[in-house]
Amino acid sequence: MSEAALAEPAGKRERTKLANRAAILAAARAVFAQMGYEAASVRDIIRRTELASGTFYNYFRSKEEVFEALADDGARRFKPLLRAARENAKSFTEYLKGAFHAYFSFIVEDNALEGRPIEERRPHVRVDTPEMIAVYQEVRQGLDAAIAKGMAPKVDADYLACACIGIAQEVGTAMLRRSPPDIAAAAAFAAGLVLKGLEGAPRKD
Amino acid sequence: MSEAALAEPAGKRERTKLANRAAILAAARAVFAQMGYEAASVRDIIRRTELASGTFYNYFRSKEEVFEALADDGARRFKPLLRAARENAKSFTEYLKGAFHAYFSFIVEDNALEGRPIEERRPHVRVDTPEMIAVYQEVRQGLDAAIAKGMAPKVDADYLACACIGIAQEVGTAMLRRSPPDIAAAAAFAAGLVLKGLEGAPRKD
DNA sequence: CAAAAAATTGACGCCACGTCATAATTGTGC
DNA sequence: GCACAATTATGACGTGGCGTCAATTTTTTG
Repeated sequence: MSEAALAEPAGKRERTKLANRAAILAAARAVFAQMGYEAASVRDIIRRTELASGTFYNYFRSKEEVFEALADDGARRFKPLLRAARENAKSFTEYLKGAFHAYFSFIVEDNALEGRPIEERRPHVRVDTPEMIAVYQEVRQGLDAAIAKGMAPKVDADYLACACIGIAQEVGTAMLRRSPPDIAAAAAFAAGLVLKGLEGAPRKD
Repeated sequence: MSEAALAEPAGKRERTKLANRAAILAAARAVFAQMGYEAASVRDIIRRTELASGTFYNYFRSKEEVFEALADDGARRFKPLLRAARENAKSFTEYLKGAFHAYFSFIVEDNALEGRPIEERRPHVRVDTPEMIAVYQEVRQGLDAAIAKGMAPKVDADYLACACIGIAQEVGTAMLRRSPPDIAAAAAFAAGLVLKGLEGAPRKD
């Protein structure tokens, strides 16, 4: 039978599994944006799909795990952008600017859905999924490399990475509150702060 | 009768109300530390007290509101320390160092309870209680004042305050993960970064 | 095409939620 | 001291989400 010979990967099993998973994630994203993460229930999410309540648990163990999957996806999409910023940069300055710019662009895109305020869309717990940790390590590597090459002073790289992430998060959220968000200005601010700040941070050993 | 002529404020009504509220807050603090914020339920909290479940709702509307009260208390205790750091400082450098040092000392104290990892004890959303906002404003005022007096360059004070808070949060958490936490080192790092970084941040107008 | 394997379904028992009528406690006027 | 009003505590109750699981449907295998 030459009826249906398309779709992407393999058997129907695989395809519907991917489709269901994607449907749940899409529904969750919408529900979190519209009613806020805390207020949302697994039932709210599954009701937005055509699936039965029990099916949800074939894919995720809880609402938290759905959020982690969303966060993980986000981190997975963001990581190559960060990597690219590092590889394309001709100087440490350029790297920092590129990295912050990439992040700020990313969160503007990622919060494009209409709905509740940004703060309420997120869970009440820090999500440290593998991909999120990978992003931290990418940041850390970039900074380590710069220090090793003498492009940046020898400072506590762990603290520095944490500081960069903290700056990105807070300045990023502040930027989102302004309208329209000025990505370039925020990136210039953050990069300028860190770049010069490096000189002021205590040398390590 | 001269039986009991003590306690603090007024009638018995007032006293037990304060005691109950305090009991709930103490129980909540312990429960959050031991089982994590997410996993905790209102029932878990109230079971730790001698009160009935309904009584909880005479004092708080939800678990979230209890957390807010705890955060608010923390902010209320911290604010004067921050203020003192500003007033006692003879220079902008001193102010920054003092402020970061105060914050890092504060969180070390505040997380002294045994239990689950720091990250799980709290919600990750910004809890923007009045007192928390007041802390942001105190930070903001300190920076505004320094800029006005020419002790710091004219930069976007909102972004700068956000950046300082982000640095404090992330570097603070990183510090707590190390044992023993070196408050002075963390404060020196954060203050050094911001102080010098200020020179690199874009001037505003 | 039949049997096996896998995934979906929705009803079920459980428990936390927030409410509310009732009871207990405290303050007030005499 | 006592009776009455006001306030607060209590815990049983209805509601609804949670996660499970036996039954059913769908897909794959041989």
